[in-house]
Amino acid sequence: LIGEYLKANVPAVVDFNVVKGFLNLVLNERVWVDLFEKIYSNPSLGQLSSNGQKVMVEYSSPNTNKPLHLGHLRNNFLGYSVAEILKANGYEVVKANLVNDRGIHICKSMVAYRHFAQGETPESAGIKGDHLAGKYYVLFDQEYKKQIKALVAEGQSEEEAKKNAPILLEAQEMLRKWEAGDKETVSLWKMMNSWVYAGFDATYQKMGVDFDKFYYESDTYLLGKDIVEEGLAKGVFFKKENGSVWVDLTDEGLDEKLVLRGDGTSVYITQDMGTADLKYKDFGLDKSVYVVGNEQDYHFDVLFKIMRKLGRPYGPGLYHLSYGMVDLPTGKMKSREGTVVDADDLMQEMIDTAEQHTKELGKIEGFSVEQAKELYEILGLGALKYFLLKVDPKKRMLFNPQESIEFQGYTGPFVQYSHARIAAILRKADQLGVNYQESQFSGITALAESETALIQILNDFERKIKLAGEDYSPAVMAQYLFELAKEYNRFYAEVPIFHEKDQEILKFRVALSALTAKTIKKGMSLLGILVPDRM
RNA sequence: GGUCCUGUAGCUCAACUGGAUAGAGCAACUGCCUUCUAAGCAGUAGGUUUCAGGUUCGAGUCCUGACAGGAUCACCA
Repeated sequence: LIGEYLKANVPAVVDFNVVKGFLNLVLNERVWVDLFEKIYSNPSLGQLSSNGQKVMVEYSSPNTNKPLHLGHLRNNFLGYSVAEILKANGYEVVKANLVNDRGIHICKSMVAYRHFAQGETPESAGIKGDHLAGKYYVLFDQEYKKQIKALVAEGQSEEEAKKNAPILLEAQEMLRKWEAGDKETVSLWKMMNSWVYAGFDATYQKMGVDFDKFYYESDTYLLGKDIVEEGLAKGVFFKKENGSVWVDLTDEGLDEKLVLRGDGTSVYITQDMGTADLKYKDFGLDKSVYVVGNEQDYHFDVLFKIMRKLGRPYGPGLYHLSYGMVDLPTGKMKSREGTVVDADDLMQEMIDTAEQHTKELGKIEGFSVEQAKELYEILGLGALKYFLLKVDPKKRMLFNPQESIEFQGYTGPFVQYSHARIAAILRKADQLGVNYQESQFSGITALAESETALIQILNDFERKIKLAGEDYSPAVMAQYLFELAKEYNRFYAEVPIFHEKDQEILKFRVALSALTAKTIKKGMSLLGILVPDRM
């Protein structure tokens, strides 16, 4: 309403913020109540109308030789949340996962398994399949290092030894066999991958993320060679004497970049070109968002420039959502050095901490065992997701395992708590038969400052959804929800609800609470976070 | 060495894309549970926005340089 008033009455371009303070003085309660009723009666709160565009959000992209870690948590939560935010902005969204299920790193796990496992399975070992594969990946590395040491002792240089270690040669041989379709190798590969997928499924379920479409590199790694031919024909690529094919991006400020090896085999970017075409063929996308860490900025810069040079219709819609790494106080996570924070472990730790907090606060009476368990998951994962999403995705962030993730202040549980409080109020309203849904609030003549402030923030919800969508930033939504919850808590502390004698005002305050709860619930769902009715 | 990203309170992060007195949370300190959930609320203290210049009526934000941290620059993925 304020915006419309300004458009109609203020001729020049005026900064909204400058005018807002002035309006606060001038606007009477009538306007605030009207504004509230307008939002309150909107049945599609938080869902903008369709814009007719289709977008793919690709995230997760795990390697099938080891379990998911903290970095994957940020990636998955980000990707899932961005997908939800784009849906709310009126896009049709396809959530995709490009699984890296082939290559030398998987062969390493397979070789080590063959040497050391003695037929061990996830069932017999009692560990998840992805952790089992990870175990043998680590064993490979230990054995590899041992062999290098031995070779160096025999007089080889370190560099030679790294190339000649028998177990590495074995892994390379296994990759050749896999590519040739060797039966025994392929069947071992299938068996181990099936274990890993079972493990991933469990982790994804715990994380609360899902996918509409899986792509597997074992299916796509040969794609893209036809595009190389096309690029040569179009003069976008050129061939060197040894037969290797390159693209010249010096006019775009980049270098020359290889797109096909001299022996005619693919490199990383060859298959990414092919996969880009495949996605478009499958879905006819207007936009494609790649949620990938910023270490691959250069790669995607090159990829997108190539596809645009080739005149792909989807070229302008390609976007790399480049997020920063999660660092530990000791530096970067390295799987081989055992400094990785495991996704399953961390989630369980958060759930346990939630349980501990809840019990300390004595807030567990009246819960069944199942309900309590569900609550701990909602709170633990809510804290974790909020922690990872409240920071600007582009920035790298610090995670200190020594300091536990907070449950107080600017956190997920803070927002969840506000929702639970309101849910209690709504239960009481129902109990007392307060009919707040159908009320017209025309009788309201006085509003507390915290009430007008709350209405202002509620009015901002859709604007924030748009902003979060334009910036691909769940952090915008996380911040908004914190401010909303904070403002509600102030209202809650300062203004009585059921002790109010005027029935119209009482109903209005319940309705204001109900709208706040609805907004929190919807907003948190855009972050992939659930909200409890009691906590 | 080239390119890119980052540098804001003791710590972790904001600042609506160039606007008015740079805001939150944590940590510290002071109040508030005999009224709807204290995982909360109100308050105190904490800043030369890494440094030096420049553009502008106005700069944390834009430009140049320095310093510090990170990423990347494979016929790896």
